[in-house]
Amino acid sequence: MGMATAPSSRPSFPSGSLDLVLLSLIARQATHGYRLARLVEEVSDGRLAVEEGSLYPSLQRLKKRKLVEAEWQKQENGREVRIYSITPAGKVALREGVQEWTSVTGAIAKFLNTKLADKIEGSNRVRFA
Amino acid sequence: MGMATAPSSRPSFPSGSLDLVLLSLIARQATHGYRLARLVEEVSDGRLAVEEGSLYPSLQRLKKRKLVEAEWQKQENGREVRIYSITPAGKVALREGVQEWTSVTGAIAKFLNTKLADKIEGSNRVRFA
DNA sequence: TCAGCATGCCTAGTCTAACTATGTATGCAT
DNA sequence: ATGCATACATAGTTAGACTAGGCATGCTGA
Repeated sequence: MGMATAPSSRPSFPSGSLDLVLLSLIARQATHGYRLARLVEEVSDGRLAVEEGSLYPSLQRLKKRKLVEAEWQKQENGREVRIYSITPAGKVALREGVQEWTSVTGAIAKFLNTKLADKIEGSNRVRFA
Repeated sequence: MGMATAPSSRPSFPSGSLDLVLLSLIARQATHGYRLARLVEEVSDGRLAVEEGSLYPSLQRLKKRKLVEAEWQKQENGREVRIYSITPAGKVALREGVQEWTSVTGAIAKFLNTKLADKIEGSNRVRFA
């Protein structure tokens, strides 16, 4: 992310958020990896993209933690795909994960919000609105 | 961060956000590293904490990128501390960094928000409100 | 007095997550 | 049949947040 580092094309996921995003998509609908990648781009209006080298390892982590189950299924086109579905433990983890993510990013936003009281006067105490 | 991983005491910074948070604090008031660490805890009401092993490397990165300047100064207590202040380039990077961070976390929030339309019906198209 | 603690800075090494690059295979359209 | 989108996977790189130390100083209380 490194702040105006951006020589790379598109912004990436802050560390830790990818598992959560994928889990949330799977929670809405069981689906396969490749489609998850395209959903990420669609839903984010192209603001986010998952590389396959991030996608599949992430799905493996979720599976290893038993937050999702994977099952080979034959599609209508006759193609074999790996369908991921959320487990009960996954639903719990998702709820908790969203909670924590929201809390942390909320706290961070507090630092970054310059909306008001940007200027601080002579006091040696930094003030926040 | 890894979602309910949390055996460690307190939540940490999503990768990439620390530089931005520190830069935003320095932008409000030039100050030294140790105090930045305590400000982080104060301002976040204890929800965030920076370890010193993250803090000083982060400040070095900011310095290397010329987003901050460092200067040894003697405090009233007679103690020598390293005061960091933001540069013009730092202000630009801060603005852009906040912009990007907001965009990315906003996009992610779109995935995590289950506020409404959590249930998706039979369609093979995932819907988002 | 001097022991301990908070202050203050720093680095070496570990861990992990997101990445790049690559390899494989199949269905479909031209 | 040639290429392209689909679909899955792994090996290796990179980078950032961490753990675990080391060092030095000022103040406070027993």
